[in-house]
Amino acid sequence: MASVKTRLIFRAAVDVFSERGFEKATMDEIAAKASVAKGTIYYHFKSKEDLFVFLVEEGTELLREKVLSHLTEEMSSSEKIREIVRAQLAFFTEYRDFCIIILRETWGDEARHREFRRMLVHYVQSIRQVIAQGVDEQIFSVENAEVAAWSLFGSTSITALHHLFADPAVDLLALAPSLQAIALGGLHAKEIT
Amino acid sequence: MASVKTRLIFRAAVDVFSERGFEKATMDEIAAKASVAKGTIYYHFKSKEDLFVFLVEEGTELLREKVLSHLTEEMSSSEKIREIVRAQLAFFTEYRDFCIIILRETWGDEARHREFRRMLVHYVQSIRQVIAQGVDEQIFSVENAEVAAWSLFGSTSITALHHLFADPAVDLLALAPSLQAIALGGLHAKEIT
Amino acid sequence: MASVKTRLIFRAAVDVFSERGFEKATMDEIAAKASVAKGTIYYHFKSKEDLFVFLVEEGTELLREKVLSHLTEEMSSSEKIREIVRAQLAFFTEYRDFCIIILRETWGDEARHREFRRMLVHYVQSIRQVIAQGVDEQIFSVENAEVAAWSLFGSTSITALHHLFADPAVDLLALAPSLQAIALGGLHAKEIT
Amino acid sequence: MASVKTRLIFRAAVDVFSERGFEKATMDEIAAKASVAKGTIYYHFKSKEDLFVFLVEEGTELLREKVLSHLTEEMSSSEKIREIVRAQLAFFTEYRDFCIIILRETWGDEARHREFRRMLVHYVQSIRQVIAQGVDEQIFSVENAEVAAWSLFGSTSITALHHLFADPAVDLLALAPSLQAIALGGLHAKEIT
DNA sequence: CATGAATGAGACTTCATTCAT
DNA sequence: AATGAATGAAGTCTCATTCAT
Repeated sequence: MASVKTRLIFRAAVDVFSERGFEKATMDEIAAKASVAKGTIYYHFKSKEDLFVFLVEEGTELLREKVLSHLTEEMSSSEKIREIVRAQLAFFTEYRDFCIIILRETWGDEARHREFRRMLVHYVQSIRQVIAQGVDEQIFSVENAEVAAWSLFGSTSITALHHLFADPAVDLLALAPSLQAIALGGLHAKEIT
Repeated sequence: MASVKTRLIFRAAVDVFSERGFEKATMDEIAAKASVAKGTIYYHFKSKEDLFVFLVEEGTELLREKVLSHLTEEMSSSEKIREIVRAQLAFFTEYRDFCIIILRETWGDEARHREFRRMLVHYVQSIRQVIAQGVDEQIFSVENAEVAAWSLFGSTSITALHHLFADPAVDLLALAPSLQAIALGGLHAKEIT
Repeated sequence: MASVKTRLIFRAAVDVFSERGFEKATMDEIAAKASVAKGTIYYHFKSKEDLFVFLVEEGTELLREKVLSHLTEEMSSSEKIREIVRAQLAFFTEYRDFCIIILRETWGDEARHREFRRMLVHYVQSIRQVIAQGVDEQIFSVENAEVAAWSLFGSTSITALHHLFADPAVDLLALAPSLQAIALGGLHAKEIT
Repeated sequence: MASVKTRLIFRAAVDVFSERGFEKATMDEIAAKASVAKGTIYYHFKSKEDLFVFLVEEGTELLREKVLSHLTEEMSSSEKIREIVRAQLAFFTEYRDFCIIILRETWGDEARHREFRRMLVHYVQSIRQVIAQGVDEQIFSVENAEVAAWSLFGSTSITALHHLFADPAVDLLALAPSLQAIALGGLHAKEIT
């Protein structure tokens, strides 16, 4: 990812893949948007799939880093959960294209789908650990930490995605208080959070 | 939807679209799986997109009916939420292919994506009403019923989808207790539910 | 051409063939316009080509009859030529669809093209005889009566066709005086006619 | 029109379009005749229609140039008309395929037909000007120069086309004297020309 | 490193024709 | 006589990938 061209291609690819989806995206459009010749993409990436997987790995890893980097030892488990929700919304705001790609291209049986789920599972495991710790500390009381982790990821990302498409100008971070309250206290919420 | 062939095509299309996604699915494969000639599909449906939209409308409407049909006046708002979670998991078990199609093909800017989101918004609005009623009755305490509705839908469907791909033999209904508890009480849950 | 249905199909076919051309015309559209089922066309005509040839034969024969029927023994050769031009323009006005079909579908190497040219040659031969008689009577002085006949047909029909497309509301008969003068006297024309 | 492949495709297209007509011509046959892959045609031309329109524009423009290039200031109007007839027959001899395409594919309501008529109108306007000048100089006496121009074009091209199909080996230039005499003097012709 | 012309497999779609009713 | 559902061959066009320069 050193070369200037590589970066140009990377950015163009994120753009095009998120707008069109993997199948509908064309190497021609990516090349045009990156202002390089089509052959140049193939000099840097083995194939369309290769480019896509590379991009998705970078993106998911970045999501994981961004979200986890704000968690510190001093935080309570509840604070950690609030921070996870906030950081994920912040990431979706900054990299809204990744947000779309992530939820579009995860569910399927091709190699890239599996690769992608592997990355996502890795990310969700990190959330699971935070939840599991909260359970150990008897702050949380969920039976199944893994289900809770996927639930949290699903809740946050689908809500964000819906709002992105319903109103492209939406401020996702404004959703944070509601989503945090729901995550911690559910529909009964109230005083607890 | 009357004709025998139409039903054959419908079933085959659900199969192929869910396995391959809209773009990767081919009319050839649908025709083969339905045991009809390719031209026959075009006799009944205007285009690949038309077939897909028809299928998605039927599916989403069925989801809405299945989920709403079990809600009765006598239920408390909490019971209604539990039933929504249960019924949605039951639907995803019975029509797992629709579940995959729904989450794959909703996010995009083409006509079928918008059409599809329109259907989904309709379904989520139904959930929102149940939540809003609970808020009126001071059983629930969420600020934003719409966010809560999308959160519930995202939580349930992403969790279900993950488990379907992680373990095709999974019993989705076994997830119900955890998801219901999380929906109502969040991570703090415990005694409340 | 007895049956009611046959006539319905005939009229619809003229319509569609003239608007779309032979290749672009579809049996579906003809059937719809004739308000009969597609199979019904095949009950009355062997094939699309058969229908077309039948229609073209009827049309060309009608053109020939209409044009020749006004020629009488008493007319001078010049009057006959004027009448031919007038009658052809009148025919093109009344059956403008045939006019288009005739000039679109004559030039090619398929069976229907040859069949069609055979009909047209027959018609032009009739004009040739009128010209040849005028030459015998030393009223006309062209060397090659056949060339003169094709020239007359080409002059009248291309001019008519151009005006039909340039202005669909054109009154073709208004072109008669000019075309008659040109036919008889050429560009030098003047007093002779 | 620079690239070698482009020229190969161009020639093959003229061949196939003139033999089959626009609708019946296939990109497969054009590709085969040009000895290029089908995709190569689409690399150079946007569509079948695009290729056809390009070809027709080149052809009609060439016809116009060829015919007009022989007209000089010193010629009398009559000589100019004779030259127009001769040059058009010479063009039809050299590019007989264009001649066929021109008269087959001009009359219709699709984009390419209209584009084509626009080109043809441009050409015929050139003839009209020659005629109009002759009228100004009181050499010609036609009332309507435009009708005369279309008449001349129709006379020459339909006669040529008929002879090309009736006898592929015909020498079109042998028709020149007759057609010139008819153009200038009509059927009465004789001494005038 | 970079290019972009060329490729060909494969997709969607159309439509004349058939045939059981 | 008439119907219209069903067919499948055939056509246009797309696009990931290659390769000679």
